[in-house]
Amino acid sequence: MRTGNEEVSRVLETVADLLEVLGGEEARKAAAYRRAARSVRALDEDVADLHEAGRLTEIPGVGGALARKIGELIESGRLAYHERLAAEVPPGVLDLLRLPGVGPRTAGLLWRRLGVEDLETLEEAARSGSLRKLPGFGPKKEAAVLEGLAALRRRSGRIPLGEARPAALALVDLLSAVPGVTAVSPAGGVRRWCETVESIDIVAGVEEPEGLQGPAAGNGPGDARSPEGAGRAGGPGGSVAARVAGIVRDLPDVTEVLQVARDRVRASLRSGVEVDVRLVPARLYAGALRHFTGSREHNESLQKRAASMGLALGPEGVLEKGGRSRPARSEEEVYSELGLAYIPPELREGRGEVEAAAEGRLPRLVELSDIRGDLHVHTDWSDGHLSLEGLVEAARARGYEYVVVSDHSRSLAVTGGLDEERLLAQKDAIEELNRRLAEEGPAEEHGAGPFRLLAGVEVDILPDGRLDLPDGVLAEMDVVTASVHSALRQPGERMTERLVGAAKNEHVDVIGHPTGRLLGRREPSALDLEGLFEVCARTGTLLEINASPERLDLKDTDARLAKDMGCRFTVSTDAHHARALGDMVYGVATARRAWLEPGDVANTRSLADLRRLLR
DNA sequence: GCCGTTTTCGGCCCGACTGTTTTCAGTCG
Repeated sequence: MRTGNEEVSRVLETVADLLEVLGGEEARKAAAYRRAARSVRALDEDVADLHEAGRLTEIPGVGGALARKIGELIESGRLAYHERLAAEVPPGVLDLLRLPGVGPRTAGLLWRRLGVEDLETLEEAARSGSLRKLPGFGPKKEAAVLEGLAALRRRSGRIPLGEARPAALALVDLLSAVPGVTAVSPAGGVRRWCETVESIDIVAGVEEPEGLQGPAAGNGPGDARSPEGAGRAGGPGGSVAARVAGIVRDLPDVTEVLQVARDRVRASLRSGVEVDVRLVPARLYAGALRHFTGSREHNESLQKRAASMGLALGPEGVLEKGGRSRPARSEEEVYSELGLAYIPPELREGRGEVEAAAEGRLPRLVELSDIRGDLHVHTDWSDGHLSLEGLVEAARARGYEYVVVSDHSRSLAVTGGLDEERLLAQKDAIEELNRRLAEEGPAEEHGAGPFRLLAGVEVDILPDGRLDLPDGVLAEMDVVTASVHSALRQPGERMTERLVGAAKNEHVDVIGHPTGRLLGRREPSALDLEGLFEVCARTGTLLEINASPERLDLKDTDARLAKDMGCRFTVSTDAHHARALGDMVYGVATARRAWLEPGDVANTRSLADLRRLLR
């Protein structure tokens, strides 16, 4: 497995953190490492390919020294410089950075002055009152630290889908190449596209060697509450598990690969997340996949329904009462035998989907192929890495009909946000590019007309509630998204006023990432969401489902509530480079978890229909 | 450690907010 861009980027970022925690002269270098880390993350090419071609120094912010270090990392998977720095700092000190308001400087100070080595010792220091004796600390910071620790504990043991899913897919790839493995899939939270998961679950079907086949029923299959009962690799007894253990013994390849794969996945993840690979005999695969995918609530609903029909439901499939039964050949079959329409994994949460399936009123969920354009993308006019031309190319490659350029506005200075003048200049550039595209003729993918770049903006909602650009300019734009990027911790009332004020502005089409949360890193702003939804439903202002796996904002349950209140949505990536356009899958999955249909999502529309909606 | 010249060192995306200060450091976006 090659060292990927993400991993290189993460090591460089960690080096930067360590340098700043250690302080002193070397800390100056940190900014250089961070810049390089960002560049590598934004690369569309594989950093390993660049290394092979000797082109690493073409990456902005990478000179000779960093090129050598990145090369070392790619070739050996390790970086001696990183290991040397890490050895100087207790490992728990870097965990302190996960607290809002604690940066590397503060972490270094806590460690050197108070001997704080990890989150636990920090909590002790906060509770004993020794924290506020530190320069720059007072009662408020102490309270913020304790609150941050509490928030961290609430989400401990869970990792964001954006980390879990790639790890799960890598594991699936490894396993599917093993002889004897007939089918393999993620299950559990990853398959349901939960925003965070506490374990990575994989189900793999394994060929049964001669002589081991036997009836599946009557063996006391595990129930939904204790999935371990059904043949978790290397797990405890039970006859299904025992049979699996027998198979595994005959297939040393599998156990070996499993061990390697599991270690690798664990190592690639920050926290000690569980990785459970369930090996099942091939003919039990479909039933097991169903069993290990649904939430406990979903599985319990199914079991209740089975019981009410005089049936039982186990990991193999639907069983006739007291009798044996053949294992399910597909998930569809299980649902059908229970008199239910097929329930897609994203809905298997125990939120009314079983009842809906029974009554034939499951939604026709929006799909990735319904999406005709991305309404929130950044370019190199602000902090994105794509040129306008590059954006067109990347969006066309995804089969889109249109894409909205929505760069930041002036107040977000660090992003090079656009003022009125530059925004209008960008609009001219977009129109010029559209003229050229029109001459080229219709985009082949759809034939409905030439690909169109739309002129938009992500205008900042300022701390006082005003928008960062005058109405006159906003009126000129095709699509205006209004978002909060500063003062995210204002009291709920003020935050709500800011967002409601923006939603009421006639030029604002979309409220971007409404709660401002960052999964695993930043809590959502205090906000009266229902109040906001009410206004959006009335004014027709769209709510964004930000597809970046760091955000997923709105989240599934909030979006479902908003839909029930009459709101409509956009699903957009907020991409800052070409690869991030691919995050759309996360946004669509979140929309599906919110029970959204194509009609609920503005960017499933043709350009003409979209324009009509926005008017 | 990078970069871009002022070619061999000195600056380093920028402004606001926060909690702490009594003039500012650190964090954040």
